[in-house]
Amino acid sequence: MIEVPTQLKEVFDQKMMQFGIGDLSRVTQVSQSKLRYWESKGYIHPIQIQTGQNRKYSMATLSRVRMIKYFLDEGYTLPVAVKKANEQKETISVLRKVMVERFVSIDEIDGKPAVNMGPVEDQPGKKLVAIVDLDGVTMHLVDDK
Amino acid sequence: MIEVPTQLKEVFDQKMMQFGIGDLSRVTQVSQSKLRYWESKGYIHPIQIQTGQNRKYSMATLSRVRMIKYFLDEGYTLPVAVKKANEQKETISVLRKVMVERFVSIDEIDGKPAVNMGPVEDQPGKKLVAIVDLDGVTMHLVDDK
DNA sequence: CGTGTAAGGAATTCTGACACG
DNA sequence: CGTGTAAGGAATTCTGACACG
Repeated sequence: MIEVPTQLKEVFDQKMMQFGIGDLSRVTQVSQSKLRYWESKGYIHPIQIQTGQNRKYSMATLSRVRMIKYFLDEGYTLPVAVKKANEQKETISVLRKVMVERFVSIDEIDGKPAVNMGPVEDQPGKKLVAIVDLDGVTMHLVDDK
Repeated sequence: MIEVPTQLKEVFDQKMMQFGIGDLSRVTQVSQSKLRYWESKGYIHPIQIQTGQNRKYSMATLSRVRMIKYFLDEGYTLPVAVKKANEQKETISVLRKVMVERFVSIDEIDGKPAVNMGPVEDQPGKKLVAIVDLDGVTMHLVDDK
């Protein structure tokens, strides 16, 4: 049984991660001039860094840029694409919370890695595990030893 | 009901994300000269980029650097810290698989956001949902309408 | 409005050498 | 071994202006 260590969860919950405009542009396929223009309109916000001059962005902004681009590609105007991106904000924070709070430990079941996701309501004495094998991931209720 | 779109899953499964040595150093609190030395020893590997000269790193390398630093801080020598980091590699890919494969959609239950995680073995007609509220995340087996 | 480009300066990263222990 | 620093050049990003539609 392996506790899921804090630094591992940070792999997914990259609150402190930051990167420059070149990386953001390359990863999202949105040009630097677009990103600077969107910023001038208040649609995206770089992190403020005291030491340097260059813009730094967070993972939250990365996903925001991805979503704005997605809606732009769907044919929406920039202001509408931004509005639609705003509506998806909560979705991300919900997924993140489930992941960070419920991935308790990694066990081994039948020789396969399994994520212990803890108890399920109205299922006393049981715990939920996600077993990973080559066919994919299956969920099981097992006795909580 | 909101399908969890592919671009949202990419928020967590950042296969294509990349960033420079300054960002990696700032985020992990590992100096640039350490990172370059570790690379010269083959302990970490930048992504090869055709266009530029500057190093770019992946999220996988970020978590690797975090883990090496963690074991270094615990008092291990560099080669041992690297070996211990290697052993944790699988843990990350397991967590990632569970997340990407089992976060099916976002529903609303009792006015609260809930992640639909799909069926559980030996629980026909039911599905697993993770309900998020201010107190945290609880798992429930509910009828699959 | 929304985006691209050329221009010159500023911030960042590069390598190879050298220092220290 | 494992890391830091000074040095000069290379790659990256900055801003404000201008172009186009």
